[in-house]
Amino acid sequence: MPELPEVEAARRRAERQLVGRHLAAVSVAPDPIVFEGTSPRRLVALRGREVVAVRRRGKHLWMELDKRPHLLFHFGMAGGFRLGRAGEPRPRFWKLDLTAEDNRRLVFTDPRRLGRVRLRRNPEGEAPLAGLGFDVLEDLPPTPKIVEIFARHGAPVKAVLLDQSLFAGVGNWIADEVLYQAGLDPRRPASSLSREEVGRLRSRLHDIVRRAVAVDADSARFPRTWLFHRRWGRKPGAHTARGEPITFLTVGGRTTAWVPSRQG
DNA sequence: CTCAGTGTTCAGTG
DNA sequence: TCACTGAACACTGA
Repeated sequence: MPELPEVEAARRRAERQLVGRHLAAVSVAPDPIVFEGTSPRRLVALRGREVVAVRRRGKHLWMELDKRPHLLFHFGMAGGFRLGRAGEPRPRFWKLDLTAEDNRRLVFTDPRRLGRVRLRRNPEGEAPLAGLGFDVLEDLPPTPKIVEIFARHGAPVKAVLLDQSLFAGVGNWIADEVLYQAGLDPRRPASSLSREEVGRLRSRLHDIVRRAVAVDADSARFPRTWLFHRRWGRKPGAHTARGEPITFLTVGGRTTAWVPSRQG
């Protein structure tokens, strides 16, 4: 479940679970893909560190420890944190198992292994965080700046929204939701949008991300009018809550839910 | 058995 | 070199 709101929800849960506590136990599943550029030995050596903060930028999240390096996570398509207590059975697909001194526990799981766990001395100054654009929750720029960005790109506006070096944190469902609510065709070249259209897009993006974060990414609490509830599964005959038919196509290499009657 | 999939990266194209 | 596209990655579940 990892677009910005889901990662932010995970950040908050991790913060409550671990900040201000020392890591009493660290277990590492053997996995040369998910653990990129590090080793079980270096990870196990995090035992004894205090978790000082849990931070996020775009879809990346990291635990700031009392001593470097810090511990960086990316959830890929299916990664996430499971919270629990020491002694409980390990969840399926576990990769990294952290237990605090007071027995609170956080386990990183990733069934598809597209997620990554890395160690970084200066997370924000190095790859992959250094290559990210502005965080769309914390640092969404004003409309003129976005107009300027779009002017440089002839790719479909949806593909540009998904570009993490520009709009860090936007994922497939957020991009579709924004374009649906702003009434814009996802295939339109970004550079073809008028200033007014960009203003609409910006305002919808701001609102959607804030609302999703406000309910801890619990989709059952997303507004009923959101396309989100209707976009999954590519079902023929799908329609919005207002009865508008949904069409599915591929834009920017991703499944795209599009409502022609509103996004012509 | 086949295929799609809330993400990222890299090779290939023009 | 740049902008862009599409396949690959790895695995589950429908």
